[in-house]
Amino acid sequence: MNNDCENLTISGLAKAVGVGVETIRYYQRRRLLAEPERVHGAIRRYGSSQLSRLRFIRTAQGLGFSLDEVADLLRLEDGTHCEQASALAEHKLVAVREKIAGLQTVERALSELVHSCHQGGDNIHCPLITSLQDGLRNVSAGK
Amino acid sequence: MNNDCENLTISGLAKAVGVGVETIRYYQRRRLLAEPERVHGAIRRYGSSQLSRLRFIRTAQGLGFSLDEVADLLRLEDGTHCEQASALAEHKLVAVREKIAGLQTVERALSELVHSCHQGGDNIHCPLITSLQDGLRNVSAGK
DNA sequence: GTTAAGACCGTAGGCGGGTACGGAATCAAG
DNA sequence: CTTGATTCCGTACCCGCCTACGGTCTTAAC
Repeated sequence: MNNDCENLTISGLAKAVGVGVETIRYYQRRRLLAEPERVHGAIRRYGSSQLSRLRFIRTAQGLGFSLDEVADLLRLEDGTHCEQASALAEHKLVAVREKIAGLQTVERALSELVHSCHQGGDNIHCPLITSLQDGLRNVSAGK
Repeated sequence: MNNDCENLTISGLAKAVGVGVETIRYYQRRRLLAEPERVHGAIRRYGSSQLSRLRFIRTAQGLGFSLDEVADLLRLEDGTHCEQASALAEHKLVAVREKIAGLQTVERALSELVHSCHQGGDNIHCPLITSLQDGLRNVSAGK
């Protein structure tokens, strides 16, 4: 097996970026990644451009972009559309901040509940259970 | 249609808690909610105990518990197992805090990127796109 | 030349939490 | 007694992101 980064097999590429082979094939099916020509014979070889594209995908995912959004970003890959790219990032930033704010509300509610359980006192009526039964303001299920 | 809260139809119950009818049926299938006896005829009626149980489920979900975890909590519904209940909540609190920390890392990275895009300067090579290509430390995709 | 690992490919399954469909039964109102 | 709204029930499907399976082809090593 050749590990020259200009001539990787699919599993070499997978290892280089830390993803599964099936994941790469999945990205190809979603057209995030091109399927390279088969050079001589029937096995595809991947070069550094595929490598950096795959890294691009993974980094963007790590920043919270969905694969559809990653596809949008990839269309701006030449770096000449900074406006559009940063607009996408700003939207994502807003979404991330909203998610954080929601989780912080949950965090406060949960830590108060845990705290009141540890207050002891009424151990026949667990305050946590009671609160769940009565419903907490600010906290109800929602996507 | 009867809206007496001791004698609700499924859609009355759904409206009272703000969920869909199908959601209630789904919870019944998952055994989070009992299917009440059919009183006279073939249509089930729901009382205040079902109502509070449903609220319990939704509040717990809002606190980040999965439906399996909600099932665990429901087993402690009599309030006499405060230790176990608060242990579940503590685990969830840890998980929520970890999620917040992860999102804060993302938030920082994203806001730096947006900021550097707005710095102007090199508008031929968008800093955001460049960073995605080169990969950010601390940020890679992962569940 | 043989063999075993790996690539290729299409399709199916799995998670979590629902949502939708469709036919039959039942109920409330007029 | 008819009509139209609900209910009941089983089953199938949705989302995003993979992961697995199974059969065939290619390739590298011996």
